[in-house]
Amino acid sequence: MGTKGSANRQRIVDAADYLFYSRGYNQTSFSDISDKTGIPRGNFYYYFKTKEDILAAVVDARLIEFKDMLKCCENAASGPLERLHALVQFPLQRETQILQYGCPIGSLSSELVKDQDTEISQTRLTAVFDLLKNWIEEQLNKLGQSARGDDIAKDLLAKMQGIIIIANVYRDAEFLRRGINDIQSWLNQTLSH
Amino acid sequence: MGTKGSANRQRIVDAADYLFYSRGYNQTSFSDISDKTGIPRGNFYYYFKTKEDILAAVVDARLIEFKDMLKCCENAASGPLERLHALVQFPLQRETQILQYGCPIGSLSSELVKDQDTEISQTRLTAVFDLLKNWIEEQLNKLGQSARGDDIAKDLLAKMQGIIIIANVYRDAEFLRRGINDIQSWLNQTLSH
DNA sequence: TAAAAAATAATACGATTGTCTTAGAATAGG
DNA sequence: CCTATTCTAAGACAATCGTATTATTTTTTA
Repeated sequence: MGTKGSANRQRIVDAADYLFYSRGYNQTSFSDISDKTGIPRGNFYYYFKTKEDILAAVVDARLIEFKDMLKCCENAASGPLERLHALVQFPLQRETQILQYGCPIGSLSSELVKDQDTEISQTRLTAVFDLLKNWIEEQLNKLGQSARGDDIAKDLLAKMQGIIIIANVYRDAEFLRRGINDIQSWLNQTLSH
Repeated sequence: MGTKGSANRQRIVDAADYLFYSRGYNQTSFSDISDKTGIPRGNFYYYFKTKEDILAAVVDARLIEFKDMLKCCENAASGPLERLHALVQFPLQRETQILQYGCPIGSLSSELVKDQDTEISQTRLTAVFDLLKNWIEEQLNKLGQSARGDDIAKDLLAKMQGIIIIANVYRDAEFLRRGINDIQSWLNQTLSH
């Protein structure tokens, strides 16, 4: 089995991941990925049958990235509440990118719901949201919030998405920090009983 | 001065407005607009020099739409708090579209921050957000919240964007209604003192 | 090391993109 | 009514899109 090939495949996915994030899926062409990797445009067909296949691979890659992030949150704290706080604070580590390009899943999702053809990848994208939602619910369960777990998890995701959208539109780092702070206060208030 | 011409121009803008919302700006071609209006593709150049000019016209149209919406909120209620509630409730009137395509300004804005070339229209888009923000601040001023007006206005916008994003991703009408309800509770709580 | 498989390079394909031109039709004002 | 202007129809334009093919080189396996 070729090991060189899968390395090049990964380079394509990495370049596409970055470009889909910074320019958007539909605004990224094969030529763009070719320029960034040095791999000839026509060669992509060897690894991926269609552009949507590349998208699927990128979404899979982001799934892994977010799983790593959640693992990181689990390692950073032992208690469920502290882990939730770690999750909420994560955008601060990506402040520059967040302010420039928004949320890696939120913005891609917003773009893809408008594509009628890419239904397959759309379901994959909600899978990323579900990954986060399930993890949040897991922490809430440990805090005895199993009843309203689904609602609170969605609320938390909505709050984070909203903060990121506005911070992105106004390129307002201060608002991002304050917004995340407010979410943490809300978390403490909601989960103390 | 020709009156027929400006009518056709308006038809182009209307079709583009709908298509940009339902499919996205970059996923809408001149051919799409041509198909929807029956106006030959090559004819657009008579009214608009570039595609971005059409975008600018669409953004202007949405500015007017949102101004109308704000006027509608002003007519619906006499007090500033009630007017804010009217604004918050507005997405419920567009429930179907919101669930399908998201927010008309939020989603377009998310798409355009990623375009490096369309800076001009990007500033126009923040103008739509500013329109809302200024109106909200205006109501807050009347409620004696002039000090934290900017912060609260951004918070309100963020909350609405977040709710709409999640409701859109999960196509969850119930969450949309509950989320808006929660925003109203938050409004009452924040502005009562 | 020889045969098989995997990977690379380069290019061609039809379709579509946004842009632009031009000839003619409709409509206006004098 | 005639001229000038505004508008419409149709299509050409180069560039780029995603896709596909083929010949060749590299790597793996036996």
